[in-house]
Amino acid sequence: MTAIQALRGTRDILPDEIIYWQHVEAVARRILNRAAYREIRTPIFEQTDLFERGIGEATDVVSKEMYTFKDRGERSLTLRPEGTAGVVRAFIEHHLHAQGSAQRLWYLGPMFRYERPQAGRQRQFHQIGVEVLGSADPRADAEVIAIATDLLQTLGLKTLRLEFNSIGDRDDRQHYRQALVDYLTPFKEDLDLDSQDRLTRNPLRILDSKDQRTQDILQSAPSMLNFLSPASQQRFEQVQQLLTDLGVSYRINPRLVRGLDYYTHTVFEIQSDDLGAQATVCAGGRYDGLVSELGGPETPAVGWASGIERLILLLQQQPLTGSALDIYLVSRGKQAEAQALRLAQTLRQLDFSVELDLSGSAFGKQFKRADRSGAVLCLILGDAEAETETVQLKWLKTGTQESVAQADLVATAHKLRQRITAEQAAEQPVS
RNA sequence: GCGACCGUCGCCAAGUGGUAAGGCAGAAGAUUGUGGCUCUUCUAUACGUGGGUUCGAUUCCCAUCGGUCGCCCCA
Repeated sequence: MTAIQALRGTRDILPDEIIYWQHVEAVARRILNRAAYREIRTPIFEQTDLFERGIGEATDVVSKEMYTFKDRGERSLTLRPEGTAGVVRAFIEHHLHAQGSAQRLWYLGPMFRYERPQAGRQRQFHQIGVEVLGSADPRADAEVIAIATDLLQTLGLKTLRLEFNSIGDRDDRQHYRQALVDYLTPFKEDLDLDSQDRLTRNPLRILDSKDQRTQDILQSAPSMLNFLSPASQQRFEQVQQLLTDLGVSYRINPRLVRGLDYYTHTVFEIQSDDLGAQATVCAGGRYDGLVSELGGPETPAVGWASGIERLILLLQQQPLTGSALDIYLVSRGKQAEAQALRLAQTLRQLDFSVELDLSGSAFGKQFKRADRSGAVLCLILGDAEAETETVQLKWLKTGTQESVAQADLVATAHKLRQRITAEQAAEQPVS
């Protein structure tokens, strides 16, 4: 019988790795909360229609990467491939626009895309994202980007690049698209095959083709930046100015386009050189047309999403110290073992982290495990201690040992706390 | 979806067409209530799975599943 294994492109996150997840989540919560963003949780599956309309039917994500299936009521459902569409749907459905000016929201959760897995890319992956709904102010664009860089910096990630561009409004893009097609059509035979296909389907995406010959041809192609209307141009400059004021460094990349149809004006990506082909760690932009496209009121919006697996891939290049166990409790003998269980529970209620050895094996073996557990203090309960209701405190760092009445230990818990904290600080200078 | 490489114990890893080294981790003991060192012993009827070739395959071939890298695309 062959054991069942996790499906392709999915994986288990085991206890040894979870510390990175908890760290990312804790840092994200802190940063988003202090910027007055509020968490929203939306369903993992939605009507297929939502994504087709929201993301764009011609995009790769929708046309070939969605997990779409029929439920028992013959409804077409899709596991969400990204977070924005669901958030916007909820925003409209619950009339959040009526709650005041801009809604600042964030989310965190699994997304699903049917793709060939490779490093930094899975079929079930996790994103953390923010959306500001209801503000057209360029400061919203700048704020959202600054929060992203703040998050990444606080996580300790270095050598990241912020690429930034404006793709204008719909009219700007329409004009530019035409100009680009006009320019490229004579060269059609010389473009790589994918780009030839994109010439009719999605010409803007030719801009970030990795084919050298295509890139050569693009050298003298018209630039998006020359097709921005005066208003779009002004807005682009304002956001740049604000980013500079905030001390956020960026690089303008006129070739930066995004794969989802809903973007307007500001688009950006934050990339790392340490991730191989999947370099983008955070990406987003403005999407002024999406809310109305999905049946809501005309609502300007801006946001981004970041791939948690990719963040963690980068974080793991620098080790993170684990949360230390306070106490390892060893015991031997019927009465002692029963007391030990109770003592462990009491100490936990006093907020110590306590691991109880359940093996019942020789003390020597139990000490060995105590040592490896990373605990700073070992409590020992044997027949002698059980008889007198005392407990031996053995400080694993120094080997010093003392006997204390169990009742006293509990009564003076704050002193114990102080001493444990001091020991832990001494052995772990880095946090 | 396309191309390439890879798949031997929980982890790392050697190896050969003739029947599976080693290291780490784990368990037991040296040490009947005191750890981090040391020593001893144990831990793969089996080399992702299924077929085929062969007297015989973990080693060759095919398929399949999975991983990695690149393309596509994206977080």
